[in-house]
Formats: sequence, C-alpha cells, structure tokens
Amino acid sequence: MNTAIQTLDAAERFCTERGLSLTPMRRRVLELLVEAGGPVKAYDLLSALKPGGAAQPPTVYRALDFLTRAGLAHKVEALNAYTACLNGDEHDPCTGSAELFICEACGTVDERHMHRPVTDTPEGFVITRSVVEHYGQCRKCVS
Amino acid sequence: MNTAIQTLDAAERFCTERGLSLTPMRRRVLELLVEAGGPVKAYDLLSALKPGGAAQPPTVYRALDFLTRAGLAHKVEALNAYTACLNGDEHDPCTGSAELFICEACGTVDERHMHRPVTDTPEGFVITRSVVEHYGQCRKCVS
DNA sequence: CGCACTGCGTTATGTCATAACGTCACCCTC
DNA sequence: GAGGGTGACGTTATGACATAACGCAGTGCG
Repeated sequence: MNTAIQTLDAAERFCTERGLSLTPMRRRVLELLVEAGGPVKAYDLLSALKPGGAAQPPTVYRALDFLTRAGLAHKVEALNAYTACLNGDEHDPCTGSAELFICEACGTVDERHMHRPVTDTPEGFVITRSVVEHYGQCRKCVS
Repeated sequence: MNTAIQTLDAAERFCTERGLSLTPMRRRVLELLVEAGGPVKAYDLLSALKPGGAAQPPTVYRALDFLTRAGLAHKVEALNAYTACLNGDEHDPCTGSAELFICEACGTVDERHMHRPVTDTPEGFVITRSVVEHYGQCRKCVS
C-alpha cells in the first residue's frame, strides 16, 4: 500500500521539523501500526518485531511512548491497544485529544478531532487530557 | 458517612425492583467503592476484602462485572479502576454511558451523563458504547 | 427426587506494563 | 582527543491487571 510509505515519510518530516528523532525502531513500530490500519496490542507488535532480532517489552513500550507523546499514535484505552494517528495522506498529527470511533466488527478506527466543546464540565474543572472512544459498527459492517 | 448507607439501601431497592440479586459479596464491593469516593483498583478492593476471608481475583472481578452491568459502577478505562455510579443521595444509576471528570490531584470523580449528541460521527456509524473520560484538576485542586 | 441455574471458592494461567541497570553512540566542550 | 553528559536501546526481572476452567453449595421447579 503506497499511502503507508507516504505517511511514514510525512512522519519523518514531522519529526525533523520538531527536533524529534524518528529512530529505526520507532519508525518500524509506526510502520506496523499504519499497516494494521487499526488498534494493535503491544505484544502483537512485539511478535511482529521478533524476526529481526529479539525485542523485549520495554523496547516496544518505549517506542509507543514516543509516538503517543509526539502525537503520531494514540492508546485505545478500552482495548489496551495502540493505533496510528494519521489524517489521510496529509500527515498532520493531532496536537490534542482525539475522538475515536472503533468498529467492533472489522476493527478499523476512524479518528476525529474534537471540535465540540465540553459543555457539561463541573464548575472550575480544568481538563488536561480527554479520552473519548466510541464503540459500535461502521457503515460497512452495519449493513 | 450516612449518605453511603442511604445509597446502598437505594441500590438494594434498585436491584430488587429489577430482579437482580445484590448478594453480600456484591454489596460489600459496592460499599467499598462508595466509601472510596473515587476510582479504586480491583486488587485494592481485594485487599480490603481479605480480613473477612481470603478473597481471590475472580471474586472481585465477578462482583465488578455485576455492578457495571447493573449500572451501579463504571470502569475507568484509562486508570484500570472502578468507581461507584451514584447520583447524590437519590440513587438513579445511569442506563447508558457516562462522562467522567477525574481529578488527578485528589482522585475524586465527578460523573455527568451525556446529554449532548455526538455530532461528528462518521457516516453510518452506529454507536453501542462510549468511553468518555476527562482528566485534569477539580475546582478545589486548581486554586 | 432429578435437573437446571446461579453465585462463589479455588487453582492456575494469561495479558499488559514497567523498574532497574548496563552499554553504546553521539555530541559538546575544554 | 579525553572527559562527560545525554538519549536510545538491550536485558533481566518483576509488578499489575484480568480471566479460564473446574467444583460445589443453595435454590427453584417439574
């Protein structure tokens, strides 16, 4: 799939612009996330990494930590899984929180960024991070 | 604290009305959640249960499963923790998804129910369950 | 009684994540 | 170019979260 390569290149640019180093390890993990096109478990990434040298859990978790901090990936909290953060072919990683729509039938994740304000906030509450995940069925799987 | 007893009684009524059996074990776990006033880890509940007979993980997880299905408790996904679902003194457990505001300073959870529609849904996507968790600081901890 | 069902005990195991320490490469500065 | 700081990663071990699978007791019902 060609888009994967394009977005990886874009990710590379994104990192260099910001002084972040997208090392081979990190790039490889991002590549796996992009190829998957949906949430992937850390230990599945680990297995996928094995062929080229035995990787250990901390290796993967460090890469995921980097990618999530950089905004190139998200953790899907309710699944204990991780997904790449890409906006189509134009790579423009989200800066804040994202809203995820996860199809429980085919596993794909549709990502939207939160435009809508949180109107029902308790008085004086200051939000620093939000987790918004919707589970259900996508258009294809409903029909 | 008297409200705890009131809400537990209310929970009891709530269950009997619906043909659910709030057994001593389940009631005890709910009681612990209410007393905590915030998210509690499963293994912390387990420790709290120990004094009166050695409990094992499945015991707690079964109780939590019952309570969450009944709408008397929620799992806080991003914390791997659980919290009681109580609306003040009047016990009226939520039927659908809740929106949680979690103070990272004092650990309290403020629960709101989602009145607002999700406007930015992908076309044709049918939502069956939503996880909405906001992290930050409550009014008391900000100042 | 014989049977199904529910709740819970018990043992064992599976799954997810991180602590702690060592090594190497890189870069900066003197 | 020797010393020293830093960041990335390897490695070992362990901690933290969750469930599978089986058995048994109590209850309700034909």
